[in-house]
Amino acid sequence: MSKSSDNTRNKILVATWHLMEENQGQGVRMSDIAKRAGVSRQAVYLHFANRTDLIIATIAYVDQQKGLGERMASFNAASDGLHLLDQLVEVWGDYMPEIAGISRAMLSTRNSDADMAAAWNKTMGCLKAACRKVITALESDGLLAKNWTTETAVDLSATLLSFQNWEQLTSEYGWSGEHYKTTIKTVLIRALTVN
Amino acid sequence: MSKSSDNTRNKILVATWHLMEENQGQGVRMSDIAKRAGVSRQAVYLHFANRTDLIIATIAYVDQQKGLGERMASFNAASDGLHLLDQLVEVWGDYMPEIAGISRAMLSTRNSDADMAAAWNKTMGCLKAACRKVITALESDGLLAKNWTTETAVDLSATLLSFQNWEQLTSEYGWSGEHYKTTIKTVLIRALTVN
DNA sequence: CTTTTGTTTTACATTGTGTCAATCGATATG
DNA sequence: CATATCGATTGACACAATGTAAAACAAAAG
Repeated sequence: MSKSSDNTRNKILVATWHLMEENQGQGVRMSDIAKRAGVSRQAVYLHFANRTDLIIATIAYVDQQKGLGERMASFNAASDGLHLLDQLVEVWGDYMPEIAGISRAMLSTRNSDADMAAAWNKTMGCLKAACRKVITALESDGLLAKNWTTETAVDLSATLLSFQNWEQLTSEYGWSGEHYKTTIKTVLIRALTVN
Repeated sequence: MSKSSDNTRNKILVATWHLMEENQGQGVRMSDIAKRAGVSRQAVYLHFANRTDLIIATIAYVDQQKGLGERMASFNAASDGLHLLDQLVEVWGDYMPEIAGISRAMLSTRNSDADMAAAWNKTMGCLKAACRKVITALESDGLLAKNWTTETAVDLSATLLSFQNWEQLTSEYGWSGEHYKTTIKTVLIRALTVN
C-alpha cells in the first residue's frame, strides 16, 4: 500500500476519532466522517469494509496513540495485590474518559452487530486479564475473602469497572473522576479482601 | 375509545412484549409486531405515535401485568435496613430476567432517542427510590459506613443493581440468578455497612 | 338510511448504509 | 515519450426500515 493511501487512511481514522469524541459517539454518519477527513464518502469504503470495521480500526488506533500499552506497564510494576488494585483503578479510571465517545459508539451498535460485539468483548477481555492479575496477587497475599473463587472475583471486578458503570456514575450521577476512583477502590477492597 | 379499539391496542402490546422476549429485544420490526398481532402495520400507528411510544407503552403494560407494584409491597414490609436490602435484591433480582427483552430494546435505542432515555431514567428513578429507602434505613440503624453520604451510597447501590450489570454477570459470565443475588447482597453489605 | 369509527390497502417520502461503473489525475515503468 | 496503474472522485442506484397520506371498506350506532 502506497504512502498517499496510508495518509488518507490515517486522516479518516483521526476524523472518526475526533467526531466520536465531539458527539459522544452518537449521530456520526459516514458522510460526516468523510467530510471531516476531506475525502469523498466512497473513499472511506476503499479503506474500510463498513462502519463497524472503521470503528474497530479507530479504537485500535486510539489505543495505540494514547499509549495504553505503556500505561499498563506502570500497572505491571506493582508487586503486592493491594498496590496492583490501586494501580489498575488509577490507569483504567483515567483512560475511560479519554475513549468515552468511541466506546459509546461501540456499545450502541454491538447489540445489532456481531462483529462489534466481538471487538468490544476483546477490549473487555483486556480488562478482565488485568483484573485476574490483581485477584491472583490478592490470593497469594492471603487477602482474598474466602467466599470468592478466582473467577467470580474477576467477574465482579470487571463488572464493577465496566465502562457503563463509569459512565453512569460520572456523567449521569455527577461523580468526579477522582471520586469515582477512590470510591471504586474502597468498594473493591471491602468486597474482595478479608477484614 | 371503543372496546374493539382497546382490544387491538392490547393485542399489539402483547405481540410487542412476546416478540421482544423471544428475540432479546433485537431485530424486532414494526411489521413483525403487526403481523404477530394480526393487524396491518399501519394499524399500529393508529394506536402508537412511533416505535419509541410503543415500547414505552409496552414496558408499562408489562410492569402492570407482572404486578411489580405488589412485589414492591412485600419489599416495603421489611423494617430494618439489612432486611430491606435483602428484600430489594430478591425482588429486583427476580424481576430483571422477566423483562430482559424489552429492557434491552429500551437500552439499545436510548442513545439515539431522548424520549426513550427519559423513559429509561424513569424506571431507574424507581430503583433509585428503593435504594434510597434501604440506605436511609441503614443510616438510622447506625450501620452505614462513615465514608458514605446518603446520595453516594444510593448512587453506588443503583449502579451495582443496574440492568446492565445483571446482564453481564448472568448472561455473559454465566452466573445463576441465585448466585447473582447472594453475591450482590454480600458486596453491598460489605461495601456499605460498618464491619 | 346515513354517519361515524376502526381498519385496510396502496403508495410514497425519508434517512442512512453500502455497491457499482465510469472517469480523472498523478505517478511509475517500459 | 507512451502507457499502465493506483487512489480518489463523481453520480447513480439498491436496500431496509420508519413514518406519512389518502382512498376505500365494513360494521356498528344514530
